[in-house]
Amino acid sequence: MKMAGGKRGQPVHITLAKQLGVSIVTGPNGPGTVLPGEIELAERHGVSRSVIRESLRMLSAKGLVESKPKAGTKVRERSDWNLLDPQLLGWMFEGAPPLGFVHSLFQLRLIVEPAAAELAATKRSADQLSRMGHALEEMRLHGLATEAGRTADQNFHAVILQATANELLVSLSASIAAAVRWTTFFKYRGAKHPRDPWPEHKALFEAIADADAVGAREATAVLVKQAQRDTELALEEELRRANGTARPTEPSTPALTD
Amino acid sequence: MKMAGGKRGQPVHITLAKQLGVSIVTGPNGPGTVLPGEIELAERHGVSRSVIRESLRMLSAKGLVESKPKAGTKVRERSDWNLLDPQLLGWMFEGAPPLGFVHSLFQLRLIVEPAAAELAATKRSADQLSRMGHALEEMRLHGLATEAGRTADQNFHAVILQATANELLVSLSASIAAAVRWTTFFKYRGAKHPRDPWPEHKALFEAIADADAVGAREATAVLVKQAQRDTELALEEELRRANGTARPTEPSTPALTD
DNA sequence: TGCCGACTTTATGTCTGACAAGATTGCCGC
DNA sequence: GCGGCAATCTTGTCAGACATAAAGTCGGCA
Repeated sequence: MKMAGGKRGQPVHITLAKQLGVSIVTGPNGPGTVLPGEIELAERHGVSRSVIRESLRMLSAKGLVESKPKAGTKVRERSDWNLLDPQLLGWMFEGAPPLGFVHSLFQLRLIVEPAAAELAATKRSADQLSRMGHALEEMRLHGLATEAGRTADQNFHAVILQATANELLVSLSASIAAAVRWTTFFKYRGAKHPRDPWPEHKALFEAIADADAVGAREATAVLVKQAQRDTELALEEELRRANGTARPTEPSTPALTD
Repeated sequence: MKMAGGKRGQPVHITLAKQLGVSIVTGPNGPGTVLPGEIELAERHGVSRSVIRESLRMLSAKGLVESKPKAGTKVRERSDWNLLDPQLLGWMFEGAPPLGFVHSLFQLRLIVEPAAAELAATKRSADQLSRMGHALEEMRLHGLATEAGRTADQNFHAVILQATANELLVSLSASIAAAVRWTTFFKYRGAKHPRDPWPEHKALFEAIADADAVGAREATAVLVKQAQRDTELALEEELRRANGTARPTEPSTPALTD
């Protein structure tokens, strides 16, 4: 046997958990359905029951499934899912990007990030300010079309969140960032590239540097709204153009329950 | 062997995951430490390696630990933890309630809940309005000192969140609610009971009923601030009074790494 | 002496096979 | 027809074994 083959060198239970997870969050195995027994799953994927069980434990830790003797492993209600889990958010974008979900995401960003910026404007340290400045300069040099530029962008926002000195905000934004990575991915695949948000980033930086809480809040709001507009435009176009073509990102996760 | 004994009838890997998780988030096994090998953990807890492994998979799914061959299982950095996981939040309050953490929690509530109320004020349906009204009446009847009253309170806020029609907000608030349950627990153990927040709840309800977005936002802000004041007061007193006494809630989780 | 490469060690990763426990289901008896 | 009991199926747990990969060590070479 040994079909193994998983992703890179990752342990099989990780890749399997991802497969099962994706098949749950993207539709095929929606809430309420009970997935096949462990032995059946095991032989269907060519692995031992141990691996299946460890994968299921990971899913249950994220609130996706629930196992009971004799009853099998049932997919829990969507409201029980731990949607803010970074991995889960990533799985969400494996299939077709759910439009309503993207809207929810930006709504949440619009709530959290301006408030965070406001906090950061008053609490930021000199060191954090310096790191933000560096990231900003990197963004200007590379532009958001390059990998380096996007990394700098993420760093920029990550430092802001750290400056809030609020663990929960940091954790929340880490989850959001995981999802945002995917949305920007779509954004920059659109036909016409969105305009460069660098001036807005600069404005935000200056507001934080000046300890201008209100200014920081508003600058962030502008920034997020702009990203939202660009992303939703790109998404609509994406759907309009390729209206049945699969996304050419990762050929894995082929809907396991045939 | 068979020390089993876990909690109620729960599977052993669940109770073990909780034990290990608590020992990680409340101090004993902080970030950076590598916990004992699986075989040692297994015989120390009187269970098989399978159970240990399944527990560890649950912890790794929450970002708490990271396992690599030969390197062992290492506790990850606090920033990698999935702090918004409801279970994790619960584990957080198993030890002494961390003051800074509680502050972060209320800061987050103060950001999210008023914004959510604002959304809910414009999007709520008639049915949701009716359920909120019912919960409000229940609160008035039983008061927040009783179990029924607190349940009604939670329902009230849950419906508001549902009314936002934003999955992510619902999920986020579910996590927050899990933590809030613990903070209210402390609040009502304090010497002098806090004043009854019913009038503020009524004001919030009326604002939402009137589709008054700004009013709903402000009413919620008042409500959260009041809860914050009461909770932090109760916490300080709690610490001042019993200054070394263990909390008489759950005698389990006795710091496994001796 | 200092660095690089092969080897040993060791803990996780995976497999196999088995038994226990519990809930669901259906059957049997009242 | 209904309720209780038993068969049965699935998860839960155990035991032992081998594979694998990475950390640490040791030796050789420049």
